[in-house]
Amino acid sequence: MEYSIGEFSRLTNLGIHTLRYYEHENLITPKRNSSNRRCYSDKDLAWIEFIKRLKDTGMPIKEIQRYAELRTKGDITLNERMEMLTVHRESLNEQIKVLQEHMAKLDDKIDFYRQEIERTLKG
Amino acid sequence: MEYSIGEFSRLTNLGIHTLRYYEHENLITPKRNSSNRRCYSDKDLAWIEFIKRLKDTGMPIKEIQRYAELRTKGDITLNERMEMLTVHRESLNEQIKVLQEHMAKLDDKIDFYRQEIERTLKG
DNA sequence: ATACAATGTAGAGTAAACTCTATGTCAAGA
DNA sequence: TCTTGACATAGAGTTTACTCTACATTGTAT
Repeated sequence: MEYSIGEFSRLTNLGIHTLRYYEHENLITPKRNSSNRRCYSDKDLAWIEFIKRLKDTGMPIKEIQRYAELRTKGDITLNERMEMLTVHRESLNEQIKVLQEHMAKLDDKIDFYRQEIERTLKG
Repeated sequence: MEYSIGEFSRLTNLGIHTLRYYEHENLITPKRNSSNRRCYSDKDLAWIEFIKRLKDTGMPIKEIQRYAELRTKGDITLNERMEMLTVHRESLNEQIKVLQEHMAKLDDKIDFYRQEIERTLKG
């Protein structure tokens, strides 16, 4: 299947402007038809979903750019790409750990509030 | 203990400019000495650590501002503050869940790379 | 044939959260 | 007394990641 930018925007939940911006930043390079309109493929769809995943886990555009660049170079960059993902995996692991710690502290705080509120009701 | 802005900056790992910015945004209001210099207290320290926690868990400055505003109003706002924290707790829980899903997918991808690399080495 | 909706490019504008600059004050040491 | 160095304010500048505007083309329905 091929999709116009409008269709692709709906499929990916990314605005048309954002898609063009991503292309400008060389994250994705859809084919063009005879009238210069963008033709996104299912491969583009899978790729953009992966881009979203990297973004949602805190990878900056610049780094995704680097990954995309490697991707266009084909199999010779497999090692380097895996290395990037492995490093990113570690950061993600750390992020989760930190958030869990924050969660524990937040729970403490909420408990404290619960007690305070009870106290002020009684007092 | 009381701290100058320079000392407080070192203690909190926040830049002097950032501390002044936070004050400008009414997140924190340190006392001033006779020469108008800021005097941060240990209470300010605990408070700024909590601000950092809220920030690190994705709460925008605007919302922290709101929380800070309630805090200055004292005990009558305890309920409202606890409500904010409870809502935020939910968002944090969701964040962790999403990151864990991303982690699983990322692991799949890394596994795939491992296989691909092995394949290209053999072929 | 014509209207109009979707698409194209280039470049300006926005929002959040800092970060830095210019300029001035003030206390303490040489 | 003079000179630093830390601090003060006001306001400009930066970065990231969009988001929007202006204006030109193109494809499709009437």
